[in-house]
Amino acid sequence: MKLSTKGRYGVRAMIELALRYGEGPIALKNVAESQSISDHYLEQLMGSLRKAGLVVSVRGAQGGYMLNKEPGNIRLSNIIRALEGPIAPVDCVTDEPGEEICEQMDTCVARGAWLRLRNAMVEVLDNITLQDLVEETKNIKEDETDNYMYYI
Amino acid sequence: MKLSTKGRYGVRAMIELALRYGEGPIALKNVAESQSISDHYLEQLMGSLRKAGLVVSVRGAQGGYMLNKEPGNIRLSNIIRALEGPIAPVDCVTDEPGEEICEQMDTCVARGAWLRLRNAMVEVLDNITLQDLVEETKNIKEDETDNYMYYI
DNA sequence: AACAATCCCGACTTAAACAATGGGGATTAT
DNA sequence: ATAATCCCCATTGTTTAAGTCGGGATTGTT
Repeated sequence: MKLSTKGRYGVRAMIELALRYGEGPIALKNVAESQSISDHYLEQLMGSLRKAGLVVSVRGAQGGYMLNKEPGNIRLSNIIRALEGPIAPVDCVTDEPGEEICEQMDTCVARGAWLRLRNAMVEVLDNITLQDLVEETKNIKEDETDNYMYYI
Repeated sequence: MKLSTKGRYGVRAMIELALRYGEGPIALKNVAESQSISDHYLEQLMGSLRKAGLVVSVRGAQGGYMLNKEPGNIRLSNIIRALEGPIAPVDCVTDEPGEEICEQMDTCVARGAWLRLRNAMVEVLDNITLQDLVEETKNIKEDETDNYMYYI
C-alpha cells in the first residue's frame, strides 16, 4: 500500500515546477538537482507526465518543462495516475474501462470494502492541487527562513 | 498503491473464519481449498495473523484456526496491518513509533497531503469489521442462491 | 555553421519484493 | 500407533522497482 518513487518523485518535481510557474521552461537538470533525484530517472517520469498532458516540454538549448495548466488545476490524483496507474487498492475496483479480472465480482463481499477504500483515496487526492501545496510552501518559508527543501 | 496477495488472501481467509465463527477450529486446508489459495502459502499468512492475536490455533488432529475475537471486533485495518505492515502511502506518515526516515519532515509540504491520504485510508479500514462482511455475504446469499464464493 | 544545452527514446542492469514451494519437526484426537 | 494437523526455516522462481547507459533529435547562442 505504498507509493513508489515514481509517485513521490513526480509530486516533488511538479511542486518545483509549480513554484516556478510562469518563469518559462525549467531544465530538468535543475529540478533533479534541487530535489536530489537522478536526472536520467526523472527524465522518464517527465515523459509520462508530458504524455498525460500535465506538463509541456521545450526542446533545445534553454529548453525545459513547464506546467501545462495552472497549479490550481493540477490535482495530486492526476500526477499519481500518470505515474503509477489507476488509483485502486486492488485491480477489481479500477475506474479504467475494460478491467474485469475477477469473475466473482458480483458476489464478492470484500469488493465493497475495497471500493470504499478506493473512493476515500481518490477523494483526498482529487482535492489537493499543486496550488494548495505552493501556498503551504510559502507559509513554511515564512516560519523557517533557512530553506524550503521538501523531500519525501 | 496496491494491496499484495498477503492482504487480499488474508482478508478472504478471515472472512471464511468469520462465517464459521463458533464452529471450533477450522483446518487451514479447508480454507485454502475453498478460497483457492496455496495452503502452504496461507500457512505463512495465518502465522502472522496468529502472532498479531487475530486468530488462535489448535494443533494436532482436528485442529485448525479460529478467530480470537468476535467478528464485530476485528477490523480490516487489523488484518492489513498484520500482513502488510503499517497503513501508510509513504514511510514518513507511519503511525508506528521510531519511524523518522526523512530529515526534512518539518518543512515538507507534501507530507501534509500524505497524512490526509493515510488518515482517509485508516478511517475506512477501521470502520469495516468482519461482521459487516459476514452480513453482506448473507444478503448476497439471499439474492443469488447458487453459491457464495468471493474471490479478490 | 558550429556548438552546447537541452529534450527524447529504447535497451539494459541490479536489487528487492512478492509469491510461492519444500522438507522436516512437534502436537494431539482417534 | 497413526494420521491429521499446526509450526518453522530455508530455498526458489518471478515480477517489479529503480536506476543506468548510450545515442539521437532539436534549438538557442556565438
